[in-house]
Amino acid sequence: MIYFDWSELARGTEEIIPEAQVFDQFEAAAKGGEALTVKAGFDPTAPDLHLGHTVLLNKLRAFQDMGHTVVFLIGDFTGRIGDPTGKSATRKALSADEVAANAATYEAQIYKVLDAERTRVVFNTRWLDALSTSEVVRLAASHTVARMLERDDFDKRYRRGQAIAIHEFLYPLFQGYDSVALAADLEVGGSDQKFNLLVGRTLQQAYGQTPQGVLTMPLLEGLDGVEKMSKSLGNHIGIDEPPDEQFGKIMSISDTLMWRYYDLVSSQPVATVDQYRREVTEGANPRDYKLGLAEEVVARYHNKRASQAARQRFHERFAEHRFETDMEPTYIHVDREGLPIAALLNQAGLTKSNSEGMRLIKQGAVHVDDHRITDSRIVFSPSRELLVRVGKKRIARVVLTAGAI
RNA sequence: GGAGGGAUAGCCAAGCGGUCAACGGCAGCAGACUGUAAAUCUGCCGGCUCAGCCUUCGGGGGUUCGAAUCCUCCUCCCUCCA
Repeated sequence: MIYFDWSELARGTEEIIPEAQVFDQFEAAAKGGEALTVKAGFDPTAPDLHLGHTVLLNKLRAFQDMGHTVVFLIGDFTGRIGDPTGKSATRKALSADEVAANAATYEAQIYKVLDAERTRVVFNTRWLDALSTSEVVRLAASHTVARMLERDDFDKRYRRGQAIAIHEFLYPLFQGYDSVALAADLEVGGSDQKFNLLVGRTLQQAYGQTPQGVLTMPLLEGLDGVEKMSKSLGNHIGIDEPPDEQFGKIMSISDTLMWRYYDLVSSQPVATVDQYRREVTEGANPRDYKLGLAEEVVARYHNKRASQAARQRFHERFAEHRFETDMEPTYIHVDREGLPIAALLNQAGLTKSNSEGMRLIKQGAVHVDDHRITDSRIVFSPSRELLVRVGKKRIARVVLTAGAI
């Protein structure tokens, strides 16, 4: 059963190109009862999915719910080139085994969002490896350098006098060819992919197909609220992370960023989110809505029970300032001279260097058994277990021993 | 083949002989406050036996009382001309 829901289809999108065509296409599909092919490409590396990826996955899921088929393309060929969008240069080719392993990891994760019944996973080496040189030339002939330079990042780099390697021009062409090989009706991607997706249209036309529709989603900002979410920047929330981590990280995003997350990662209906927005504008505490969002995310990637427990622990920790203290103690050997506090912190793994410890002591961040340490020269001798804390998040149990370890 | 530009702490980016452990922005950390790990304000943000000392500005060598700053060689990156 295929149905058509334009508001859900268009929800949160950056652009739909060309809007009228896509509208007609999906409306007609619903009438004719014929499922359309929705394509989205993914990198063969980085199999750790995070909330940023789910923006796209959520959209794909929406199409599945409407009855269409999603082609989950793993770009094992294009991955060797490396999309020039970032700074990445040519990547080294992954072995077939590595690709298979990464793909397995994908499959283990994507079905937390996608419907396995309506998902087809494909690899683009299948047709790109088979492409003859003359076919590559034909592809290359389909676009001019000027056209390539329309792409924003190419244009910028060119103007700034930064290098652009020839093979980087091939990337969009190959990605576009994927759409030809799949006879895609619609391609969904991040807004940074716009140019590549449009190349797909042009190529399909050149190969006598109906050009695919293009739908772009905004890039989700990471925890810092500035850079886009990515594992390498360390500002991500992984869907496999433990409940407490996920919960805490969502609570740490700014009030402003929260709305972005509501739009792009929450599955609350648009009307509900608008309602929340109004309530906050009228004076409701944004914290409560952030708690709700955190709970939704944890429930989705773990379960309801875990999300409630995470919420409870969050409350204990930050509202009541009770700390999680049931970790394994660290044993540290102390010799005759005793152990200076800064060294203690360092060896307990709470600080990166003694200097950092010294600074934190000066800032009043260090507590031992709930007493603030103000004297950086204090020295510890062997003792029973101590509870050592730096700031609100770093905490350790420490046992100072006299004998050899 | 020729000409030129560049390499600075997690990132971006100043500095062009001393006052530089190195302006500024972002990210990070801490304290205060609070409505949360939000917002705001303040401090920190190489290392150490920490009010003092030590090692840093692509790498080596040199000039100088003194260099991130000048010279030289090397490595890497980029642009332009052919």
